[in-house]
Amino acid sequence: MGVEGREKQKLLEAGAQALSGQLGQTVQRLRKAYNLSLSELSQQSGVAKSIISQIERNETNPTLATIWRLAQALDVSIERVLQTAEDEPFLEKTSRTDTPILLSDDGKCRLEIIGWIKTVDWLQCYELSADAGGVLASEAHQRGSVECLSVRAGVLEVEVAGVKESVKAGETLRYRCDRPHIIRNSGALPAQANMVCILKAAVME
Amino acid sequence: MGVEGREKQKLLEAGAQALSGQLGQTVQRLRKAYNLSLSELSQQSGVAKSIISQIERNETNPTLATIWRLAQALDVSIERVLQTAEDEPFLEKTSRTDTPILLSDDGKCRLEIIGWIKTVDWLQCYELSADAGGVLASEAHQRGSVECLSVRAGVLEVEVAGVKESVKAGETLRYRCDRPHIIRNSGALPAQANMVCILKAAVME
DNA sequence: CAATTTTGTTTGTTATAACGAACTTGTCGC
DNA sequence: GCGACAAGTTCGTTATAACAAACAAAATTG
Repeated sequence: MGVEGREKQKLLEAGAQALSGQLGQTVQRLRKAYNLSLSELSQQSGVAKSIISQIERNETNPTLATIWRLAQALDVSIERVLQTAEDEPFLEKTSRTDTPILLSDDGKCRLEIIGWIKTVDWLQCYELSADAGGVLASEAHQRGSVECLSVRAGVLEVEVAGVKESVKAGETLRYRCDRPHIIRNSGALPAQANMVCILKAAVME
Repeated sequence: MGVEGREKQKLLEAGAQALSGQLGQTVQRLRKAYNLSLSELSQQSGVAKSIISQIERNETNPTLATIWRLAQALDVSIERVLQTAEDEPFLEKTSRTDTPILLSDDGKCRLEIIGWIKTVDWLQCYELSADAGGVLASEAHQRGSVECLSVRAGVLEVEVAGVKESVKAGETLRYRCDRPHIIRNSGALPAQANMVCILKAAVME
């Protein structure tokens, strides 16, 4: 291994070290958010508290099983426990003019994005308005994603993988949206619905 | 540790085992997709080929650094290399009569529970209708929880920890709901809103 | 304030992850 | 078929992850 190889080795070590540092911070933040002591988290996860302490201080390179156990005990997916962190404001208001709008290709369906930017990677919320004849076709979302459509007015038809279902006002339909899916207003009247897209595979747990 | 504890231990072990099995399959699939031998991937990742072989056969519980190195060499994010396999498609419909309704103490606010029972521990969705003068007072939810209120009609006032904010139609307010909070319709007209309560402390990330 | 309890860190031991070398199996060319 | 080489697996050794217990510091209680 020459100079280049040693350089690469250092990068590999530094990258892994940074990731395990991030993991430690996340574990500690979540633990404190749940108001758990090391002992309590240890009991819930089956990981020794001395190891949790080491992880939080980035003094160890944990195994996959250990990470998984902690993620389970902290009620987050393993992807989430490995992700980066941020803080949030106390009250956050989005005005009408700041609310992003999406239109379907045929211009007959309107989506107001009411979901929170902070959770957009795993939770997306919309208000859907569909004129008669409107069609909203979507590509597959993340693997394992599930969409919830609660109709408030009119009738909407949902088609996923060739399976169709009609949803009337007052009804809610849930379906896998990790493949192409289509929402149609094939009724004579406009339709209104709330749509929540839960993107994470963790939802299947 | 009693029977229950041993049961949990088995689940923890099985869960971690399943995940490392999945990892092994993904590593092998990607390696072959790139037409790499174990030796070549070993050189690129700095992980011994015998270890890569073990991982692919799910015969070891790899450390985070090892997983990270492999993910780097295979040009995928660590989340991707840990992703779970696909499950069966489904459509699940909840009718109007099956949609649970909650009323506020004063009887002037009505909550339809449109959220999915499966995610109720960390994600709750409601349709809120509030008559003029209606008050919906709630106790604190889980630490770190955030509520999103998107008003569709009328005006609602939200009070959290003494801080008040008015939300008009077309606006969305987000606030910490891990302390007592009150939603009031102090206007002259009925109000309508969609309410999403994200219970997980993970939202803090 | 002192005593007790809780919380996080340190320490010594055990189990195992990761390593490199040797071995086995599979493939290819002659 | 044989020899050479590539690819994957096994094996013995080393380093370290994970454990439980002991310890120190911080927090709580009366």
